[in-house]
Amino acid sequence: MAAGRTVRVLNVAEKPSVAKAVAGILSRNQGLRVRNGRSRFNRIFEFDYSIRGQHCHMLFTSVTGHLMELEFEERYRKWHSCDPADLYHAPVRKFVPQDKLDIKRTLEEEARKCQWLVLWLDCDREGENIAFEVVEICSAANNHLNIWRARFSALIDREIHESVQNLVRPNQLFADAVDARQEIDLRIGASFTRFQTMLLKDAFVIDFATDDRNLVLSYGPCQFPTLGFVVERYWEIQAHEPEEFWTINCSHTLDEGIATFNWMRGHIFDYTYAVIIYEMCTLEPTATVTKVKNQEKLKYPPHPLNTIELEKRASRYFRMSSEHTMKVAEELYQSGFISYPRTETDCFSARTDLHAMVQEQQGHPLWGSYAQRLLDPEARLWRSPSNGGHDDKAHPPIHPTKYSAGESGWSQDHHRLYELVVRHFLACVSQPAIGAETIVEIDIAGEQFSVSGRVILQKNYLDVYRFESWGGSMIPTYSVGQQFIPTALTLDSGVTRPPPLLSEADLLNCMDKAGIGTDATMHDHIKKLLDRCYATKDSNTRFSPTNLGEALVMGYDDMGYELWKPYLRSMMECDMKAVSIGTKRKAEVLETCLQQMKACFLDARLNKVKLLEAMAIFFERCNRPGTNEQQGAVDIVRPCSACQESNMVLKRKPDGNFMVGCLGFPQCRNVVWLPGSISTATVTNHICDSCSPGPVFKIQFKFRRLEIPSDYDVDHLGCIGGCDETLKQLTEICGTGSRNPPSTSARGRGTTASSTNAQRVSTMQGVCEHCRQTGHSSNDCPTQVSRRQSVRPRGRNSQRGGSSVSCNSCGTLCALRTANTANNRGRKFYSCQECNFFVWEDSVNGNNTQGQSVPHASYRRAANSGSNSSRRGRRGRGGRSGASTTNTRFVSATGEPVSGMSCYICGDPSHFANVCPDRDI
DNA sequence: GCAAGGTC
Repeated sequence: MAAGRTVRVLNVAEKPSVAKAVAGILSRNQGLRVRNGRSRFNRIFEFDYSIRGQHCHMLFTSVTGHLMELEFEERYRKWHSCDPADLYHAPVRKFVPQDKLDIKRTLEEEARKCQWLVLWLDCDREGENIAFEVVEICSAANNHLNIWRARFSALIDREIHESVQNLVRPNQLFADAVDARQEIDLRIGASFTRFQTMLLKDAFVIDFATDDRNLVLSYGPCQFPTLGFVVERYWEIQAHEPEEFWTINCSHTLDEGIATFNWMRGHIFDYTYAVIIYEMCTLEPTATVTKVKNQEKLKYPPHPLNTIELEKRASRYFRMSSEHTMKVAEELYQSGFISYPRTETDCFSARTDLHAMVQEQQGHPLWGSYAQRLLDPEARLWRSPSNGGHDDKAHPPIHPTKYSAGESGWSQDHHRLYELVVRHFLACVSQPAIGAETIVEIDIAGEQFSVSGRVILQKNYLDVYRFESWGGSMIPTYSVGQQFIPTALTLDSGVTRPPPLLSEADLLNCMDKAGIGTDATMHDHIKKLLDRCYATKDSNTRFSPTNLGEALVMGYDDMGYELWKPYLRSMMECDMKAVSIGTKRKAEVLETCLQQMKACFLDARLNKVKLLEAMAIFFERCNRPGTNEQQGAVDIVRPCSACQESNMVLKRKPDGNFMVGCLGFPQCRNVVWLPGSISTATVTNHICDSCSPGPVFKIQFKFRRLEIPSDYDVDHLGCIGGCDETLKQLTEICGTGSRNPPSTSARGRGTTASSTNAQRVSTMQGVCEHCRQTGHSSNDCPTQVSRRQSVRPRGRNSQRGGSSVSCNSCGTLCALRTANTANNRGRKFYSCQECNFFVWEDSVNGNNTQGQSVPHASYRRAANSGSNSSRRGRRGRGGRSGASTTNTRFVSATGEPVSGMSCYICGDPSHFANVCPDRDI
């Protein structure tokens, strides 16, 4: 760069705000002139500057993101113009869309008058690609341009001045990587979207589509994995079977407070094992303090705010959608109140003047006094912000750029978001909260329990960051070696629960971890799921798939393709990285990826029946005989007795089997699976006079002769309401047409779902699998020890004995088992899995004849009696007189009733939580 | 009518 005459330099930034900021910095606002370009958004700044001794006249303008779009050549644009498979090799072209033509003309006009072009696009791959778009336009207008790239990591004076004095050449590899990504996205997206839309749109009655012609069933490498996260969680919930567990809780009440100790074994799923340990504890209930640990705990403020955190926190704190958050943030940015809202960066540059930003906020009525304290050295509240480890090298973390106590045009959400940005920023430069934590461990009969208590000593950043709290409670003071008798020692039951539906913050988290989308596009992908009717969001910001979303994912899953998983995007991301660092060429990545995806597309098309089958589970076909209305009228079998909202209808599944399912599916999963030997089934007008709730319309069945025993008729007018013995027997003999479980994935199917389905068959009972009798289900078989054995896991440490006793409370037969624990190995006991009865065999006075009455209820009375009795040490037998109270588990051989036991759900001491009527499984 | 990525 030799000095000489003045060089005219065309500088182009990615957005108008950067053009203005950089022009301001370079010109030091001296001699800065502004004029309009052809685009009213992208003005042109002019000033003089010297680059390495070369006197320059600088023209500084901008684009607005990408200048060009990628599209198929005209002949392939119409949906029916070609086979979608052709889109993997159809010619594509880059062009400047209509709304960007003004910017293009400005660039052309200015480029003709300049000698140099300096590219100030964002320093990421997309920015580099946009840089080459600008180069293409400008070079076409002036092919003598000397082309340079400015590399900068923040809009800070020194960075910018250094950058312009150290110009480099643009990086073609970065731009190539984006070219590859664009082409792959377009070809995959367009081909699959056209394929599945044209296949399914007219084949099914997709009833929520208001205008059928506009229905597009889109596929995209970001939107589908996003949908996949939603569906996968939904399936996980559907597949969850509650499992009962047991835990021992210990509490100790003193004047100075209550300590609730947790059993350090946590949850035990083996009932017998838990009971044996509990028995040991109640026999030797003295607690000995084994450890007291006092320590200081710090709760650190969050990292500086980036886009994803802003979206997640606005969703958590205000239930704002990510899309709305970005809209409001954009408006706050445009009006100058916050910094650029699309940033990955969560660390401040060392050169940022953080104090000046805090000073701006000193006058605010809510957080102004906190800002003043922050700036006061004596308050010792200031702390350098932490580094979250992300830096996009283009934008700082989101922070306030202008003080405001609220503007007249602001909505409530503008106020909320501005407050979040300011409070978050003030929190970042604050000391962590300090707490004193105490952990106490005790030993009862060899079992360890622990409790922790916490008091906050200094709130520090929590004073300003009102969105976070730090829970904790005071506990009494203990010392090592101290002994006490617990106020309550209870054996409590609970059930495992499925995880919740994904919240918007969860979904953003999943996408972030899997690399789906960018900080600027994640909210768009989420919105797309809603717009395409693939998912819904409830008032609690939790997402459920719609029937359509679930069917699409199910269809591809059945094909064996993981197109709904994030792996495809991850693979593409790896390839892009390889292109950008030069280890792979763009052409090579394009060829390999598109070849694979085309093979996948062709295979998916061959297996389209899987998509059709999945859709048929949820939607009526369009091309069936008769009109939808007529068909729907004759299909109704009965009102659903489970949800009491929808009707149950007769359906034939794609595999030919029949079922009667609730139209409220998937909210209501009530279903009656019918024998697999049915060839035809037609709902009649005959109403069953014994089944309720009615009317229950009888179904005319025709069975396949060779698939049923010879003494049954092939024609049968049957009822699915529960009264039809013939149907029950044929169901048992022939099996049902319930869905076969796949070998992979938790989809509410598999072995889990088979039993789930069994539980859902509520309207018709088959033949008992234990005694082969009708009239009761296998779950209710009187020959079985407990009705609930199928739900509750069998004890690993016990085995069934040969004899049993029954109680005078619930009448359940209780199996004789053998304990296998260290202290009681080989000892026999009876346990009832229905009402918590437990008794050692040797305390039943040697009489273990089946049918003997054992008083379950005596435990309950013992539990109610003498709440202080356990503290008084062992004494004479208490509890119920007359009956052999020694047989009960809580009035043990010493006769000591244990106090404080009650249901942890409703507090009633007459039962345990596992049989609580209020229990919500 | 299709993707995802910029940006206003």
